[in-house]
Amino acid sequence: MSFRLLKKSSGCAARRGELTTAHGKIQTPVFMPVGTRGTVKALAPRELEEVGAQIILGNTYHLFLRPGLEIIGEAGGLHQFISWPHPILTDSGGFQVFSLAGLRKIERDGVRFASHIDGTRFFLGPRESMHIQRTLNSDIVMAFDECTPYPATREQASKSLEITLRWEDMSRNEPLNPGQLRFGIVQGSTFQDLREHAAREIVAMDFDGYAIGGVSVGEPEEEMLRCVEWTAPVLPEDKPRYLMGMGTPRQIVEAVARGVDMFDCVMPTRLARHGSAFLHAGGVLPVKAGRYAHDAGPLDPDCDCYCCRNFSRAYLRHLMNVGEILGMQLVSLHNVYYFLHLAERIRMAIENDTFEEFRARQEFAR
RNA sequence: GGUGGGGUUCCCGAGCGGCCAAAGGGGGCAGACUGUAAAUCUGCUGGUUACACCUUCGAUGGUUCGAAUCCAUCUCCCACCA
Repeated sequence: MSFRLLKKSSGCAARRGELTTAHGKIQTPVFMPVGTRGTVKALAPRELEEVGAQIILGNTYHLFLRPGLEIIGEAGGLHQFISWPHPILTDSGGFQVFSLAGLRKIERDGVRFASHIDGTRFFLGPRESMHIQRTLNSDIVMAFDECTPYPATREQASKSLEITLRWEDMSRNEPLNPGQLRFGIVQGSTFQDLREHAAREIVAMDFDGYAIGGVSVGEPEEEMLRCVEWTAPVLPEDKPRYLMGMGTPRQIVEAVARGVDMFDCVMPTRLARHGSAFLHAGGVLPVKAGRYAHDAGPLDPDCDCYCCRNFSRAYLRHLMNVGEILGMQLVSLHNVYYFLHLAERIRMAIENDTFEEFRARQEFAR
């Protein structure tokens, strides 16, 4: 059994757990920085370790296109290729079925894509995705699904879910390497009966963990949380639960309260590159704003990351303004630290059974 | 000293009689970003007592119903020749 439940919160469904993978244990709830193309953008593995990353993501679709399986295979797998000795979760490409909707055609056993890079046509389905992820040798393999677009009519959502269920069943039956964990994904859009049905079906397929997908695709926050509320209770208590693509600090806290253990989101890294820094006091700070031109204070006065300990807002604003690489690196470091530290604070709060107080903090008011 | 080219809104730069408050960049400002086609994208960027008026295209004067656009003088810059 790879997942151990260590503690349950008394006031809500929040849980503290430990997931054992081939490359180490993961303390949950956990935030997983996204490293689509084999790198968490702007951060070296050394820095990820420094800010406390336990596991990072990679993407089947992107890594398959470039550099391709041959090269990663020659390196001995993704861990060796990118020099990250800790756990890696690879997404299956299912999200690209959604995000690259204009460049693909859904068929019975998968999706025909036209590469977003050069238009080259190729086929990606559950079999292909499992094969790729096996070669990448990630610790957690995601089943191949169709991330249903929002909004969807019940009929559309139901049809999309049928495809996903079929593909997940196919995903389940493909061989993986010893030690690789395989997670199923619950779809069903914003419909309670579909979500519950999907959860039951996927659970019956007996995966090592369960993800809630098809969220953060444009729906309002309340709808997203409702999907979690419908789905989580159907999932087995002794398996990890992963809310895909989420979320804002507040959304993460709220999802933890509803029983979710794992999160990933491009938000900290993308916003950093675009010039926004998350603050412990709540909200984000627009680093490039002229009002910080003379601000000698730290980016986030309540933070003790390398960036906040050593550099002024005035300097960071300057770096971002002139487009210096270091600006994106430092703000990325800070933002990822914020998210990882947030998860750590959540874990501590659950352990001390003070999660309800933590959840009520001003920081998460909006 | 001579010849030629040129001075446009914060900057570069188009415009070369009315459709010009003036293209396009840059910069600045604001906003967006949720399993990354994203170091990206969107909007604003002369002033006001704003569906109208005022000021602006080196300076001054002129031609014209009307000028950033034509003419004269002045001024500054650049290139080449002495």
